[in-house]
Order: sequence, then structure tokens, then C-alpha cells
Amino acid sequence: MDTGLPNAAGVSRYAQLAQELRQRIVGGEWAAGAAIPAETELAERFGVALGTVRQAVAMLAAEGIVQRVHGKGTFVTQGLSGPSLLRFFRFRGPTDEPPTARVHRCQTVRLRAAEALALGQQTGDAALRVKRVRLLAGRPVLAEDLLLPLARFEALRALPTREWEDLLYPMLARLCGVTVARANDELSFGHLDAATAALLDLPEGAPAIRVDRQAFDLGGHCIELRTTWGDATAFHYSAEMR
Amino acid sequence: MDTGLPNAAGVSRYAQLAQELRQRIVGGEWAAGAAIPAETELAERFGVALGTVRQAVAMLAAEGIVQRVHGKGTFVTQGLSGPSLLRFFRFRGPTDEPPTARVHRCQTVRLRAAEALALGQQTGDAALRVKRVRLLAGRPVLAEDLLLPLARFEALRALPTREWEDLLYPMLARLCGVTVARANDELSFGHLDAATAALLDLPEGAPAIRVDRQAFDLGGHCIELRTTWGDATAFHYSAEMR
DNA sequence: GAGTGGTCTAGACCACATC
DNA sequence: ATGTGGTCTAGACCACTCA
Repeated sequence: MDTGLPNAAGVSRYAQLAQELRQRIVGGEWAAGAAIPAETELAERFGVALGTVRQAVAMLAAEGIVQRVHGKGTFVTQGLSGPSLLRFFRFRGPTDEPPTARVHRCQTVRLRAAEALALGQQTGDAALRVKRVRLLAGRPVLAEDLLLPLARFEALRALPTREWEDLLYPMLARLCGVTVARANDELSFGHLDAATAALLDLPEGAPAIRVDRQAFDLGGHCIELRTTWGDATAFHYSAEMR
Repeated sequence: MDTGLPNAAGVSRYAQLAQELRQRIVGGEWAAGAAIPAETELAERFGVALGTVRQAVAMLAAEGIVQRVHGKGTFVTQGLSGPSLLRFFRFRGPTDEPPTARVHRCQTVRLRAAEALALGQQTGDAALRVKRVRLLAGRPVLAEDLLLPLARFEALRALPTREWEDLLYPMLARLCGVTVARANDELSFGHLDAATAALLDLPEGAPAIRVDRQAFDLGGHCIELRTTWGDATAFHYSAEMR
């Protein structure tokens, strides 16, 4: 790996190493939750100084695809757990209770152009469209519409709606080997249509916050499009500016 | 500074150095916008290695109180400029136009307990309460209610409402020597009261997004409480999860 | 005690900005 | 040419975890 050159194509050595590690993690050489080799070993194996390895690993840690634990090792992230959309809302009740989910419908559909583009698929490719409701203490609080490309999630097609787990992402990891490392949420405001309002026990036209999510796997590919609706009066979010 | 000990009180050397630099910046030894000494000089002056200085400066950069520019130097942040609340909304029109502001009222009030606590003042201390409207292309889009402790902003008391600048934070920096380095925004949903609706050319009770802001100076002290209202149908925000 | 990540050093060289 | 921050090295030692 030592080329003698300052760095290839203007990319720093640690960035190259980070990319190398990233690919191995995505490729499954080190599984989700498992430890990657110790820094000293990586340094030796790739022929770079310890500091360079540390800088590369720091990049991956900042990207969230790896987590360092002092004294134990560096681990491939387990991925997002799932109840994360609730962070946009403040619902009453025993807050420590985990949310449950009820799948209402799961059908196979063809991707439209915009959806295919976002998911890195071709227009007309097959996908699963899932309608589900998230409940807190048995009370419906969020209505969700998921879109999952069938190419990655064939295993879910035959799954009866009752057997879907409460948390989607751990299920995706277990059944389909897909780890969700990152998600981007776009918030906006709207009013509930009759069907969604009925699901949430709210009047038609009630003010609601809409969250459009794109979820990404370890390789940075978008593997889910999701739209979530929740009561606007329960909306609450904290953002930091600097 | 070299104590020979591993580090004092379990705090790393670079963290100590960062704290030292932080205090000098807050204390005004290096003014906002000015460069702090070069890393090599800091290393020499504080008797630490270059890498340690770099780690300390990296902390300050991550905190946003300093900005590094390759080849030029490291500069104390100029602070937030101001039109930042518009990032929560998507308003139509020529987007590159800067927002303007119109101050409707500015009065001296006594702080209530909760406000004083947040601002680090005593209950009953004097403060300025300012009502203003932000306009885009001459159209009112945001209604704001500012609360500024008089202890820090005596200079604003005598300022006629017409002479308030469009951007608050640069004005605070110029007239009062206060740099706003960071702000925390809490978003929630509500309906406009009659007075606010009138200011925004919206019907009373119109759905609105409310932003409660705390702004902090370089020393991390809260120096402003602000509540902003904007049309919910123009609301839009993007959040990243990892 | 062995292995891991975290801190620190002293120095070399590279890349960018400015004069 | 000079000065700045950015990269990289080779090695030492510290702090944490676990068998």
C-alpha cells in the first residue's frame, strides 16, 4: 500500500483506508455487531501508522457505521432500532413503554419513476407497499406507509401481516440481512385524509405532521421510503444551530 | 504546564488546553473574526506537542466557536448571522432575497421566574421585550417575540424601533459586543391568535409552527429567548438520523 | 496480565494562501 | 519565500475491559 507518493488522486491515506474498511463492512467481511480488527493489527495489515488508522476509524465512527468502545474494541453498528420516528412527537402516557405496530395491508406494487430513482431501482420494478399503524399503550399514534424494493426484501413477501414485528429494522436485519445505518427525515405539515384519520382516531382534516423518510443501508443505498403521519398537536422537535 | 503527571483530575491535556483557549476567546483576548495564534506557536507557548494542540482546536471547531481555514489560520467564529429561522420554512418567491425585519414594539419588562432561570438572571430583573415581523419580498412571513436581558443589552434600550437592523445577531455583535455562537430551537405546533394572525396576513386560528429559541454566546450563556410563529403550510425541515 | 482503544510526543513533509 | 493548517510516522505510555 505504500506507494511512496504523497497520496493517490489527491485523496488522503486515511480516507482511502476508511473507504477500504467501509467496503469490507458492507461486503459482510465483518458482520453487524461484530468487532473489526484492533487498530494495531489494521495498521500492520495495511502498512500505515497507528494514527492514520485512528483517523480512518474516526471517519467511520462519525458516519455511524462503526462504534468504538474503550477497552473492548470497534464494532460494526447494529443499525437503527426503529421507534425513532416517535422522537418527533410527545405523546402522553407511560413513556417508557415501547411502541407496537399493526400491519393493515401489504401488497406488491410497481415503482413509479420518482420512487425508483430514490431507491436506485428501475421504473416498474416490484416493491412492497405496507400500511401500518404504530401504537403506544394500545392507542394509535402514527400512521405509516412503507415502500420496500422487492429485490432486497423478497423474504417479506410471504410473511403474514400478523407476523411482522413491532420494530421494522431489526426484522429487516434478521430476515433480509439488511442493516439500516442512517435515515433522512423530511418534515412538513398537512391535513389527514379520511382513511388516515380513521386509523388514528382523529377527525378528518385534522392538522398533522408528515414525515417523509429515506433509510439507507451500510453501503449508503436507499432501501426504504416511508411516509408517516402523526397528530400535529403532539409534534415536538429540538434542533441545534451553530 | 508539563506536570509530569499523566493528566490532572482525569482530564486530558487537550481538553484542558481547549478549556484554556475557550476562556481566552470568551474573555476577548482574541476578538470575533480574528485569528488565534498558529498551532505551532500554541504548542510552544503551552508546552505541548502539535498533535495535542490540533486535538484541542478540533474540539473548539466542533463546538462551533472557532473555524479552521487551510493555509490561512484558525479564526474565532463571527457568530450566527440571523436569517436562520427561515430554514424551517419554505416560502415562495425569489429565494435569494434576504429577509427584512420591522420592529413593532420594544418595551422594558421584568423577568418571570422561568425566563430568568433560562437567561441566568434573577427573577424580576429588567429585560427588553421586542415584537417584530420578518418579511420576505415585503410580505410578512414570521412573527417574533424576543426577550433580551437588559444587563447585556443596555445599548439597545435607547435605540428607536426604526433603527433596528434586519439581522439581530450582527447588530448585537456591533452594538453590544455579544457574539451568538449557538442556538437551540424547539419546534411545536399551534394556532395563531388574532393579533399574530393579523401581523402575518393569515386568518385567526390558522395552523402555525412555533419555534422557541434559546441563543447562546461564546461562553455558553443564554442571552436571548425568542418565540417565532410561521405558517404551518410553509413548514419544512430535514433531519438526519444515525 | 493481556488486549483494546485513548492520549501524547517529536519530528517530517504536503497542500493551500499570501506576499 | 514564508506561514498556515493537513497528513503521516514510529513509538511511548495511560485507561479501560475481561478472563
